[in-house]
Amino acid sequence: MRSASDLTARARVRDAALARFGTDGIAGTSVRAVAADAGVSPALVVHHFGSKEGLRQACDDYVLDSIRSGGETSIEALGEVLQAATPIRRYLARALLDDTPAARALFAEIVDRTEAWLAAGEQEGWVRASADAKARAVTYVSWLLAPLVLGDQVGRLLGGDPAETATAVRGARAGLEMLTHGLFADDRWLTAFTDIDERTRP
Amino acid sequence: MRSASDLTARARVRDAALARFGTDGIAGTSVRAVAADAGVSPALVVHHFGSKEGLRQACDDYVLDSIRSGGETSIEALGEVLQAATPIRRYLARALLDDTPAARALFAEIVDRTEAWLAAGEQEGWVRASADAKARAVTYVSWLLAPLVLGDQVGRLLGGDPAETATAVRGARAGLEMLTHGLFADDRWLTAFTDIDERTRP
DNA sequence: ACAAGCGCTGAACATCTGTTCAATACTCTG
DNA sequence: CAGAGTATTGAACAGATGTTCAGCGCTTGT
Repeated sequence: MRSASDLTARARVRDAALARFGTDGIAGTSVRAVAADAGVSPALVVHHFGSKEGLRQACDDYVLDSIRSGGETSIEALGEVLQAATPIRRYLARALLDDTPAARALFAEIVDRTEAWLAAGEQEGWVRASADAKARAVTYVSWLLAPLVLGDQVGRLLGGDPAETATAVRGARAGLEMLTHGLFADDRWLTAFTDIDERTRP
Repeated sequence: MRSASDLTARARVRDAALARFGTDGIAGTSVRAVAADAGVSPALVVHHFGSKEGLRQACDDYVLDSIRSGGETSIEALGEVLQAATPIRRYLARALLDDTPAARALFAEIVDRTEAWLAAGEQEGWVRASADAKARAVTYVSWLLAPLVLGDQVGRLLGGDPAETATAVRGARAGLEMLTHGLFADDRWLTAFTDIDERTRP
């Protein structure tokens, strides 16, 4: 872990903004608060990032880079990376809700990667066939992101800091259990919904 | 559907606040904007709700009532109810992120109901056994809520308004497919995570 | 009919917001 | 060492924000 005082003022401001934006939301965070957290004047924030909007974009870019630089990590590992980097996770959740361009791009990108990953697994035989591959990929990604977005709620009920590895793993394991053996032992819900689906989407 | 002009000013303000809070976030919404949407003066908002915080609490209460009054609906139906009531859904997502007391209570309540529901299903034989019932319930609920919270993103990629029934059903069906037949055809991921879990939680 | 009370408003308030600007300290390059 | 350029600041401004308050019109119980 790098110590805060080692960073340039610019980086300190960006980190402070990331944390504040994630905790209080973007609209709920004032430039002055970010500046105070970083130990600089409000004017410096504007000097470096042009405006509050510019600061938000810098956060977007930083988060995108942080996640993309994970690069070759598997989708599952990506979950762990996010879990470890709590401020980034919080910020990402806000950005996803605020429908930031970066968040939009990121979500689409993850879905694409996932769809390809699942398709490969399907050919290799360790992923089951699906009636609607796209919908499955989207749903799977939203499930993957859910504990991150709802981290506070999930963590509280699982009795631990959601950033703590143990808690995260516990949730992930429960999820994998459902994804491997299934949750429901028979088709009652699935057939019901398949009927509805075919009726509303002919 | 009730028409807006039939409602009392108080109700109109509450509805406007619900919509605005959900779309722009609570911090990002001004009392003046809510008042304008409701066609009243800012002073009236304060007159009825005391303060902006009071208005937010009124929204919390309203959402809680709306969902609870669903009462005997199954958990799955609850998803549809939420999907139909878009403003409430959006507001709920924000509240969940902002960690509102009401949202906190609601999440815990849904998890409790779900855990009981799954336990019953387990005894009746249509739900599989789990190694960690609590974690499974929490994860399942977070999955159920995920498309609601990430509705914008999911909806865009599934090519339709996420509030539209067809889109929602399509996602739900894909989810049920995974929950019934499973996603993974073998144990490779599950055993890997079970190992990690046992190592980090001895 | 009349007072009481409620719904509702416009104008005003102090405060906080994002942003600007001139000026100072600092750090390199020549 | 001189000077250019960058980092940084305090003070200031215009606008937005949450909230207050005296007063208006309207219903309603007596």
